[in-house]
Amino acid sequence: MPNAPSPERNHLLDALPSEVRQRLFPKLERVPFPLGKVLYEPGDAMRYAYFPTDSIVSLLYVLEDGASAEISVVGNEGIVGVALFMGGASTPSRAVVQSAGWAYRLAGPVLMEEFNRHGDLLLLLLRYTQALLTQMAQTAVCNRHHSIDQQLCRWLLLSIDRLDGPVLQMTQELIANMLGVRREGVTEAAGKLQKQGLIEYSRGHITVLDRPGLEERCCECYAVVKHEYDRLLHYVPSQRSSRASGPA
Amino acid sequence: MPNAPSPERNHLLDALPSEVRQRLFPKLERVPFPLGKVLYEPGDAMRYAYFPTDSIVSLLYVLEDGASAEISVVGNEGIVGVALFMGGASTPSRAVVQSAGWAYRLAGPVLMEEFNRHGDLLLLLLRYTQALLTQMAQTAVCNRHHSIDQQLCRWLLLSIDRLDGPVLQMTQELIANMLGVRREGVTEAAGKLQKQGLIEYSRGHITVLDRPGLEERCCECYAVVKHEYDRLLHYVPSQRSSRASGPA
DNA sequence: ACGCCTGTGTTCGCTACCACACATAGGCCG
DNA sequence: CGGCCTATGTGTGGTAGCGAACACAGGCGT
Repeated sequence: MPNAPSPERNHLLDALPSEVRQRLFPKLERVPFPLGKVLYEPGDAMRYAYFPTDSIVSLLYVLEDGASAEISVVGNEGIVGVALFMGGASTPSRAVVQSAGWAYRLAGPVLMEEFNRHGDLLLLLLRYTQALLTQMAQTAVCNRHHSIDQQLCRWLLLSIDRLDGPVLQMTQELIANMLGVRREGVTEAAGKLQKQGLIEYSRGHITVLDRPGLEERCCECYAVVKHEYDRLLHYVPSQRSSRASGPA
Repeated sequence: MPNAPSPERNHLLDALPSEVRQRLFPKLERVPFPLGKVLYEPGDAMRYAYFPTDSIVSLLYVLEDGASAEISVVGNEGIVGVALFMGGASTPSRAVVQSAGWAYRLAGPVLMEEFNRHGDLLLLLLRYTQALLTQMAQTAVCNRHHSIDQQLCRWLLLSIDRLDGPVLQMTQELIANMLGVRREGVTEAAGKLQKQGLIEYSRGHITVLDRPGLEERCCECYAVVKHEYDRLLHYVPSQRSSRASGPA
């Protein structure tokens, strides 16, 4: 990501013209996101939208029998709660904090008020939602055709893209839940990657040592998603105060 | 679907207030959708949006190695080309006619003109897009966890929901492409269903004989998607006070 | 220091699905 | 009517991932 890492920033908010940002800023609350926190359950009417800064949120679908799969992942590039402005107010999936950190919280009605001005925020959020669509689509294809090894690479890359450093606090068990596979499968895949010196892990901490190496071992799905995010939301880092140039 | 079957109707268009519909109607072109027609390729800038009436369109993702998987399916309940108004103009997937028929075509700029009025069309299309999101998410989960048998049931149900009758013109080979599995797998699954009297098929024609039976054998994914479509786009058949109903 | 819980490594048999190969059968067209 | 193409049926072996069981090891609390 060509953006300067900063634990207090969210790219969507950053991409707004300063006029809009200044209108929203007083309404934003900075809230902690502890690991495992559930932001909403299937069918819950959303009351807030969340803009993660240094945290990661998984949109997770849990089947009747308890099996689960990650539908998409949201970090400092996005917003949790698109159903608010898409008009549905809820979704059949669950949003859960996958990597602890912080986020900005915005009350639903406040978001809608700005959204209903039909200005830059609307355009930005719709483009973001299209990127989210792409991520979901690619997840579906990846689930169908690619090995656990490849999916693990994709997952690691998507995750560290949304963090400041190459370190994840994450057990293999949790990764297995996200990928919708067995923990043992993740152990095996992760073992291979470690043996090859691409990553290093121990008891809930994973460090990516060789990012290009991961990309090589990965299926095309990661690159497709990344390109689409870049295309739709090309991060112009903090061009604040210079008005509506850029993606708006 | 509580809507009267009609080969000339599209539910999205029907759901618009007559004022909007009358504005759009002169701009709509009725176009044929022959089986296999490609509406757009990955990365193509979309020039038209399409509202299928009695046809079905698959959003298909084709991997580098040629393997494919259906991401979602659009029939008379929806629109092909959401990227037009979402702001991306293109997607990484391909849209291909899966069941021959007809559709209404609307030039992109005309759609955008109405969309930019920020009225009923915008609200409707966003809600539809959220339903599409749900379908994609569910496809991802289904691909991860459910058997070919179950997925075939889901696929058949989603397809006949979008047609007037219980008959599909569709070979097992094509279904395999949609589901992203081998043709032989579909043969076996379809054979089971036929033995149980749920469907009947021969050389490219499939007839659903026992819809409730299919729903029973199906995974939960179908019901989740259907409920979400109903919730978001509850088809109030031409509620607009007996005006000129339908887009025609 | 001890025990305990959590996270990871490893094994076994099993099933669903795959890859490939080939057999049959319906229907269209000459 | 005969040939051919397309659609479907079947079989054989291989593999990825599953389910369950269990062994080990690091770190934490008391």
